[in-house]
Amino acid sequence: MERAKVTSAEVAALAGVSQSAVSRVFTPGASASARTVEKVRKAADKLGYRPNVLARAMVSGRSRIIGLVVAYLDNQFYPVALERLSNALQAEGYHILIFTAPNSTDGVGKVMQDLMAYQVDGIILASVSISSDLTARAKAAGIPVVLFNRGQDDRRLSAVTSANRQGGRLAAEFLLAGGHERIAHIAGWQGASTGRDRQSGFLEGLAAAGRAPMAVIDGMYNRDIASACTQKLLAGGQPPDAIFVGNDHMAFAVLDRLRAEGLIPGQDVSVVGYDDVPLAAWGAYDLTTIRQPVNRMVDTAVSTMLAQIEAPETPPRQIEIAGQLIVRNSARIPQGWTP
Amino acid sequence: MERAKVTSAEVAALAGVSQSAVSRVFTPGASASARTVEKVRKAADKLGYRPNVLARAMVSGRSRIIGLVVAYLDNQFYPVALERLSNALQAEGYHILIFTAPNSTDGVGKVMQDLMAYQVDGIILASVSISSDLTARAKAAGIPVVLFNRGQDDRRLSAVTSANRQGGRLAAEFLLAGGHERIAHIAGWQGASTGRDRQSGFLEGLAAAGRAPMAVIDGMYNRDIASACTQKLLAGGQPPDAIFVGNDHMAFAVLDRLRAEGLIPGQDVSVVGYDDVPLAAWGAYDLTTIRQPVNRMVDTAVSTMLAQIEAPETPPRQIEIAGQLIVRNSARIPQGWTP
DNA sequence: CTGAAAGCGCTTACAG
DNA sequence: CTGAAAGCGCTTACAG
Repeated sequence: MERAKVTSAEVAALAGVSQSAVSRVFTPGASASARTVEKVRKAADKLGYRPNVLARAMVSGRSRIIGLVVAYLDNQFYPVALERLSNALQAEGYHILIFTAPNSTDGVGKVMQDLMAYQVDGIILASVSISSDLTARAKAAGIPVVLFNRGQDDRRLSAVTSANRQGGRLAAEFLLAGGHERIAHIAGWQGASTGRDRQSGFLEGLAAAGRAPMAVIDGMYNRDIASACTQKLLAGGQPPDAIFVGNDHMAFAVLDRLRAEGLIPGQDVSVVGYDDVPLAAWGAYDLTTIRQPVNRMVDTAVSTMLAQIEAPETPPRQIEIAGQLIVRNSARIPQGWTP
Repeated sequence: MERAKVTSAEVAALAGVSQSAVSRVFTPGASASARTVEKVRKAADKLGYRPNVLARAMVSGRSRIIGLVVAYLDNQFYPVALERLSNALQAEGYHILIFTAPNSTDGVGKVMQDLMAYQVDGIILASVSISSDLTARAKAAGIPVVLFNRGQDDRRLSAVTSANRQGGRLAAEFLLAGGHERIAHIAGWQGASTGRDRQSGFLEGLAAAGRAPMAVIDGMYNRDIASACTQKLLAGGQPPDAIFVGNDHMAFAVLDRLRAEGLIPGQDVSVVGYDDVPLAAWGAYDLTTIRQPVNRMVDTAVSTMLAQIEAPETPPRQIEIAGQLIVRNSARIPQGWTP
């Protein structure tokens, strides 16, 4: 027989032990005799008892809840990361309380307040930046914060990104090797470190070969803007023969626009994206792109978070994980190219 | 000055009032004089105080947490729903604790246990079914459960779906009007009500015109399987001239496969999907599909959930929301077609 | 309107 | 190993 909201006291009564004994049986590492454990487990099973996580959190100071702030769920990179994140955290006995945030500083501030009110053990900010004011506040409350896919100068914060600068360079080198003459860049949002780093790496890569881009435009990580940018690039007398796009999400819009204009990607115009979301491998896009190793990024974010929860004095870490060029058919493949 | 984990007692001390007074100021509807409110607010702001949601939950019996179980985050329908769900719930002062679940009954059972341990106020199951055993348990614990995008015979459960049967019919009628002769169906997973209902509606639609499908195969809501099914259909001596696919997620794989075989969708073979995820409108796919009104489905799920939380005796509701055919170019458009 | 006190369901020293 | 008791931070009758 199961009843609503069974408490440890009820289990204790049924098992004929004290309430503390019940608690100990459900507390890993606490001492209880085999006999007690058996009696308690039996009674608990019978009543369908499970310790109240909230009550436990009150006294232990650990809620086993991680707050996740996420902004761009329409970019496939984030659902994929979210799924892995949730699984990894669940495996460690944590769960994710989710907050969808407007990317304004204000919005994030409000959300952080909420997060703290829920006594989360840690906060992961995916594709969201944070003011140093908020950083200080989280620090004061003793709540570790990890930035995911966003870097930050502030060394008090942990951050996990891929090597965006190097990735931008890889893109430049690949397009250069392909013999492209007029290379444009539809950049990721310049308000985000990823957008800036990919762009500067790309420009460095071109500069190293004594070259310059024919155009650089901020695509704001927005499909419509990216599409309009493409349109504009094509409208000029001298259209580009290659476009490096700040992320895959925009690159798909660029490919759609090129085709709508009668151009064949990889033949008339080369396109290289960034992320390697699952969609990039699908036949309709077949996008050459720089892969962000999302699984390793997630695992690193989780272990960084856990380390700081378990040992609060653990210093914050800024970790960069190398990316990789994935060659498909949206961009001309240089003769005899070997990765 | 802000300090870690400020409590109502500290605010009370600073404001020169009792702890209860502080609590009342933060409890909507509780009585406090303007003078008290002012003193308390001032002290609270100074200390950066926010009531501890967990402590509040302990005594009030409301955690303001909704558990969400979700399984297929790679199908764009779900991230889109999740985002809307989170926003809608946030607006009502609730937050989502997320659980990614294997779709096995076992997995869901484990997850439900966890969910209850967190004292969630309600559970939303997205694309996940549930045994009547678990239903009973949630009922006993007084936790409302709402099925999202999955129906169930069990009338003790609330469920929100689109009119899948009718949608299947719409697809049949459209393909029939297009004059297709050999119509195949790569069905949604037959273990799910959506898959079954879409299929039976589709078959009904054909039967109403005295027609039968050339083939019906279970695509399991899986891209690889859908792709293989397509392959198999084409291999026969008489390939289909139209395929109705159980959801968009599989339909994209079908389109990719058709093109890989040199066939032009909408010309050589018509393809109709189900869902109308954002991707369906993108140039590369341009998929004719049955739209599930995800926003209305989410809003309905939320209001159903809230109604049951606020008035536990509210009877469960099974709600079906009408879908709509969205005509694009992946399927031949009948002469003089008007929706 | 306001304060003192009980109690939500637990964990964790503290004695034994 | 085990039980009685304190206490986590709140809300909510209960008096005044």
